[in-house]
Amino acid sequence: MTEPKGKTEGQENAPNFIHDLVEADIGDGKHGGQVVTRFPPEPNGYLHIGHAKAICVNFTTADIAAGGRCHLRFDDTNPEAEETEYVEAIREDVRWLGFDWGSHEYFASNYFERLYDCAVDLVKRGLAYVDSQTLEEIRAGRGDFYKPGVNSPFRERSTEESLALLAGMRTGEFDEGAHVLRAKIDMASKDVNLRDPVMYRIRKVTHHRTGDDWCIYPMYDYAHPMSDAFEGVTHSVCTLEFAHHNPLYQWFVSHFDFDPTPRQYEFARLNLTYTVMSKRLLKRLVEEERVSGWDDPRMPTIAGMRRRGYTPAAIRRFAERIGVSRRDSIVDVGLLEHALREDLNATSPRTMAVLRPLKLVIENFPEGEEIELDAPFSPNDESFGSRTLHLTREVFVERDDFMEEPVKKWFRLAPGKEVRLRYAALVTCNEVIKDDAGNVIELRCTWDPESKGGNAPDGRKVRGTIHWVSAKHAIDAEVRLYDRLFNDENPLDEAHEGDFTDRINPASLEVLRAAKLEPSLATRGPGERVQFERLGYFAVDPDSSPAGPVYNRTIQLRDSWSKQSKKK
RNA sequence: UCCCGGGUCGUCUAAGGGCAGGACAACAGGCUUUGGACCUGUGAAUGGUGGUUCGAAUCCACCCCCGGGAACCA
Repeated sequence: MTEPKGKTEGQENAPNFIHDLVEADIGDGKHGGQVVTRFPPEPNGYLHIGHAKAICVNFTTADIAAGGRCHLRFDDTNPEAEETEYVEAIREDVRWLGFDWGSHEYFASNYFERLYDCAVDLVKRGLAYVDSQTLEEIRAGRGDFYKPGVNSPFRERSTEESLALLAGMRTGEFDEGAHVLRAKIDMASKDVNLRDPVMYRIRKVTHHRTGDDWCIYPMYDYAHPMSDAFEGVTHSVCTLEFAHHNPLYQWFVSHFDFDPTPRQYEFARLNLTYTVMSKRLLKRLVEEERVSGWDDPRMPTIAGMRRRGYTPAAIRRFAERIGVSRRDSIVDVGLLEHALREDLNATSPRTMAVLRPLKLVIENFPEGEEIELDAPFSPNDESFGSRTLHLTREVFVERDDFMEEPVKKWFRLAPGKEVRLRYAALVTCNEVIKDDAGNVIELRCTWDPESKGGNAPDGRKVRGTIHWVSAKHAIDAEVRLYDRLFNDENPLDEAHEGDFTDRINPASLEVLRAAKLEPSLATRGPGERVQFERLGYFAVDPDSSPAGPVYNRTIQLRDSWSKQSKKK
């Protein structure tokens, strides 16, 4: 996973100030050259592309140092939100992205005992106390941005009393809200986080791992830095919204003799155009059934992207290219799509499928005859192999590839026009058959038998090449056409009226149930990715079976024709 | 009104006193049995005002704009 450090030549990889800083630390011999990072999700939901960036940053940072490692730690300190289901999904997603945390899987909940001991220690040293004010009183006492806070009347309570109360909190003597443990720092600090932050609260809730062993739970601000320190983390890398917690983070770890003492660094979280990334909003989409679930292929979740047909390599490549900095940004989703196409182009077998079939009859092609054609799975890589296609008298072509009254520069099918059936032959359209309503239902053509394979013996140029499938050999399939979930670059822009769901793209999913596939597509299993020539990249959906193949469109090919025709 | 971050092509990012570079996107052309891929080319930026300097995106001052911050969430 280690990437070359040079970033001047070609600038293939965008800069990463975290990498730079870690390299400097290694150069200075800090921590004996050791680098330990961690990815610390709370198991309260599914991971999304923003997490993917954080995962990449943490794992690639650890890879800079020889022997460096990245831990997977579940920050499960709030039993109300967390579930084992999410733990498993997170493991699967990180692994799928291509990262390996080895034996270094941890849970903050594993540290509850040690965390408690450290808290007791802090109380004994006069650095923490039990506060018995109500939640409202604590809130009021904290002051605000402009007013300093005031000390709690319990702030100077004796160490013995705090210790006794804390022990009682732990054994369940008190109701929720009766007491909290607070760090004794500075109620007048300009940094509101330093105004005696709460370390423990009473919650009589069953934890997904520790069950009912505990009824007090540590707050993130206490548990997180301590957990990092317990694990020997050197560089605790997180997103910018935690920057305000950095002084507090340092306060906690500096009161113990940790070696190494971890330090926190922040980078800007990922934002993408046409995408919402907040867990809360994603949850709404699922609950309101705007999408089929967390793994709906339109979701920016790792699970959704996987189902959609994204490759781990594309996501990692994307993460490298956007760089790591401290400035707020909204990355063009086109950059993600570019990374996707780049990988898919290199790795996907080419196949043919007709999404909206139109029958084409080759009148001068003998009934019942079949011509075998060898068609490579890749235009430039022989290792992909090839398959046999059968040209028959009746084939299906794409409705969109026929225009009764062609516009300027139309190279595809039209009355009197000659096109190439890819890999097969040249055909000329002679007649258009319509139903009573005037809809085109069939094309009558003739072919040039001399053009078998696709080239005319006289060397005449035929610009148009279209895909097709043999009517006799075609497999029926369902194809789900996915597009961007939102039709607005920034669905959350405050300038908008109404709800972000108003900006959902009504055409984000179109299901085609009468698609026709070439036979090689019938037996591919869930997760397999192919290109349908001229259409895009598609992946087999988990709903698929040999009896009823289902393909998801991952992404369309770049389409310079539609761009050009739109301009006119 | 307070504290902390941050402002470079449309977007993401280099350069950190000495030619503002790259990638995506856009545009133009070439090539092509995918209107794909590939190749070539073009246009496109230092938030503002002063100052220091031979020279400022870079240093200084002031201003403006954007993001985050006052859970017993993470």
